[in-house]
Amino acid sequence: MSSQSQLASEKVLADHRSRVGAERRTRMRACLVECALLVFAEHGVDAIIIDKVIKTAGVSRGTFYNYFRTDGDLFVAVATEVSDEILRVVNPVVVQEPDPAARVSLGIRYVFQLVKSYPLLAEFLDHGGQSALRYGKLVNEVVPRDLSKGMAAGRFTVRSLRLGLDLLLGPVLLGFHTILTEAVDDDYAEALAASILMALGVPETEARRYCSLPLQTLRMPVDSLFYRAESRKPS
Amino acid sequence: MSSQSQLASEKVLADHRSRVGAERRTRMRACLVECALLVFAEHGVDAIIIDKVIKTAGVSRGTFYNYFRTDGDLFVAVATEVSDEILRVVNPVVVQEPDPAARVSLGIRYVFQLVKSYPLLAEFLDHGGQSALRYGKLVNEVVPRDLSKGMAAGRFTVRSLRLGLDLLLGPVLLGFHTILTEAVDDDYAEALAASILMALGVPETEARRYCSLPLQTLRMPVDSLFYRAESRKPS
Amino acid sequence: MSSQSQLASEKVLADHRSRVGAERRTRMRACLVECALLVFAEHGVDAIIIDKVIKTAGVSRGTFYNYFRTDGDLFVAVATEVSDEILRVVNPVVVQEPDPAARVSLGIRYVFQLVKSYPLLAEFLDHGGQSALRYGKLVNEVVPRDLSKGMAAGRFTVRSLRLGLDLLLGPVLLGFHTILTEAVDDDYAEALAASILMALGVPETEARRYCSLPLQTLRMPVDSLFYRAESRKPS
Amino acid sequence: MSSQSQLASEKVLADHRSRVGAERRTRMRACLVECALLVFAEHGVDAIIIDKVIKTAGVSRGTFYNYFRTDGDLFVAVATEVSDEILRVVNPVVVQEPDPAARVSLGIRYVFQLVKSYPLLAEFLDHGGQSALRYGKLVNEVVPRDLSKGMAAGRFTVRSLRLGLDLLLGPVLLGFHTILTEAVDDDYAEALAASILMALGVPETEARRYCSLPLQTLRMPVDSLFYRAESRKPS
DNA sequence: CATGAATGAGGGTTCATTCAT
DNA sequence: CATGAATGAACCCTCATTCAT
Repeated sequence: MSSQSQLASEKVLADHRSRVGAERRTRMRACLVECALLVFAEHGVDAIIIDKVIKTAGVSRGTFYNYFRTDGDLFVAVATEVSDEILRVVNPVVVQEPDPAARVSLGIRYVFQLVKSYPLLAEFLDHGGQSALRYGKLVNEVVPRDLSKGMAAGRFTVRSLRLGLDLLLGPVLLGFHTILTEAVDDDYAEALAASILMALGVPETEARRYCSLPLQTLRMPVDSLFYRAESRKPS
Repeated sequence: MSSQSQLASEKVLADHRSRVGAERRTRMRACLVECALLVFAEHGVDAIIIDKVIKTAGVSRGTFYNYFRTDGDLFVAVATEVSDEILRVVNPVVVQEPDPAARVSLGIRYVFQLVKSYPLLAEFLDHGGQSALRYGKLVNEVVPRDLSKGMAAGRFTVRSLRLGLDLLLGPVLLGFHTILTEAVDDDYAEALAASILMALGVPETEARRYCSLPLQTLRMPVDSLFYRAESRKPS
Repeated sequence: MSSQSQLASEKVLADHRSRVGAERRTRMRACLVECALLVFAEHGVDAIIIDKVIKTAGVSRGTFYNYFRTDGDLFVAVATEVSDEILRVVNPVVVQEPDPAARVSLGIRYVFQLVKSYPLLAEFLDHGGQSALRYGKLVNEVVPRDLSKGMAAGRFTVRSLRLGLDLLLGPVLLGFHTILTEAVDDDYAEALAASILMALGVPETEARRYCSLPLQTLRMPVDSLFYRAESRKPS
Repeated sequence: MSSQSQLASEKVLADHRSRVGAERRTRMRACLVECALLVFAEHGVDAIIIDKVIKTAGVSRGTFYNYFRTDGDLFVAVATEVSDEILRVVNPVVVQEPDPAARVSLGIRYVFQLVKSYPLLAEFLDHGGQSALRYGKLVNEVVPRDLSKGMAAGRFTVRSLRLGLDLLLGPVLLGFHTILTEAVDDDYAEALAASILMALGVPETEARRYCSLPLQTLRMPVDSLFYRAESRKPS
């Protein structure tokens, strides 16, 4: 082999290595997030408990700290991904609706549908409380944008965005806990969504109409965080 | 001294002693609750941290365990007293109002008034989240009762009590965080209360009317938990 | 009343008082010992746990320390009284036997009879281990005397008193544990006693003969520690 | 370095690392056991007291819990190793003797020889009482087996294994205490062993003959627990 | 990069004993 | 004498984080 082609092949090799490395990094990180979700869903708010995460993932302590600086970072990562996964499924069907009021209604109802269908999601949101939804675009971008649009369009009479968010997220968060811990009617989520629209200023009849529109059945993609995590569960 | 009068005096002594003892016990317990409130307001949900409480109170570890079996017990005690203190001040003015919708509105607005006036209360409620209000009669008796009455009277169109509670408490809890951490208009609480009424089914104009009624300025009694705790703050 | 007779009557009164006082002291002390036995029988070696004793007795901490300087003192008191109670019942029937070998045999067998009949005694001895029998005359006077006599009389070929004690007490202590925790034949105690005699140098046939002599059924007097304690048990 | 040889060297490295790691782990564990033995020998039954152990070992609390789940686990580990060390030295010389009576006799006498030579062992057994010998094969396998054989061979007339164990272990345990705390003749152990044989049913002359056979002088190997622990003593 | 032993601050709880009233 | 609140030393256990290999 000539010296030149040797150099070239080294470059290729290096490229290949770094690409493989990057992939491995990504996979490892994903694995840790999945395991954290699992642990977090099972144990409480104050859990995460790195020990359990790394045991579930089958990696060493040191490895963990190669991917996350602190346990808080891990929590943020999980919460963000959870939020993004929800968005990934819910957003496509919601954005087709031009009316902000309809969007809000559908968004709430679809999220509740998911929570009912995916136990892991339910447990995470219930245990995590407020902070479980604080990260990611869902709460920080999408919902505020829809609220703003609705306010601009005069569909919502609520005066400030902040107030609108509190009126929307407050009941939703408590609602997660409610449907997980108490026996409620099947139409709980529907009624909750309607009431939230009313709080925002939508007339009752209209609010109830929006909220009785039929829903599709959404499914998380099989490569989603929830499936991946589920498949790691103690067989 | 005759044997008889001696016996008598012994009885008196015993009485006096037990009374003084009971008083001291009560004071000590109150002291611990105050310090716990302080600690809890400053540090987070998962705080309480017996160590800090006893250091603040200037008593020994053992003393703490003479009054509370576990740190959880202490938290419940604090949360309950906080709830009761709020009730003690707010209830008298609210109950004069026969209309459940008015009551709910006033209740919310007065609680926000207190939260704005008493920083300690604000911090406690903010840090404590849901659990900060889970104990005591306020959330477990008074609010449910008013909601039920309103539903029975047809003032609220909400279908279930549980839903009503979620619609009311959810925004209120987030609202506490909002007024503590963001600059909001003075009428935030007023608007929040109105929106909650709307969520419950009260027509907007009516809701806004209720919520613009003038409020008295409530003051915690000077012997209240909050004053006592405040006076213990690091000088 | 003349000054003189007044003095006299004061003396009488004082006498009376001090007598009553002494009685009360004795009763209180007895009460504490009973409760300690109860607590000790139920919980382990390292129990006693003054807290439980005073709660059982229904007296205050301070009172306890008026009767015993430390918890160790209390234990010694209990152990001593237990030993004395055993002696009080067993000794009268044993001393009628002039032969030291017979005495030792009967002593062991009667003690086992008591242990089987009085659960409290059994539990105390089992939990207390060695120290439960270290105090009182039984082990410190009576048994050594019988052993010495037997050695002097040539009935026992064992060379030293200490050795004889170890040979006797060792198996007896383990035997208590055995009969309390394992299913053993009814003749366990009998066989144990015979073997101990053999260890001391009594020929096997003779040893077995002694140990198959019929026993009376001993009963603790109704005013005994065990009855008194039993009657304090959580009804 | 070629990729291949790199992989190879990684493997070697990993191997080396895991071997070194395992060795270190073993040493640390041994260190903790040694220190526990020290602490336990000095203080009482209820000692162990993690605090003192880790201070003696010069390691952190956390380290302790990396090796033992609770303090009870540590005690079991110490007791087991002590038992095994005794067995390691005594068994080889005892098993050469086919006669169960001779084995029992030699076993007892050699153990006492060790107890006299190794103060740490003596203190451990004295303080630990029954539980000090409850673990490990010595009491749970070897001694029962020899007793059973002797019973089967008609050398022992004792009726049950349990009884035999009580007759053997009882005096031995008290004997440890005796030789540590009292001035006894040099032949105490010899006489004790003979008496135990007699208790088991061996005729006196025979028993004494066995027990006067000359003994070798056993030595713990220098890498034994006792040497290692001794060398850690407060210089 | 991976590993996992070691760390140690952080928290929790118990219980014998003292002492002012 | 009785009382019982207060004390504080003595223990126990967890878990996030570091670092040598």
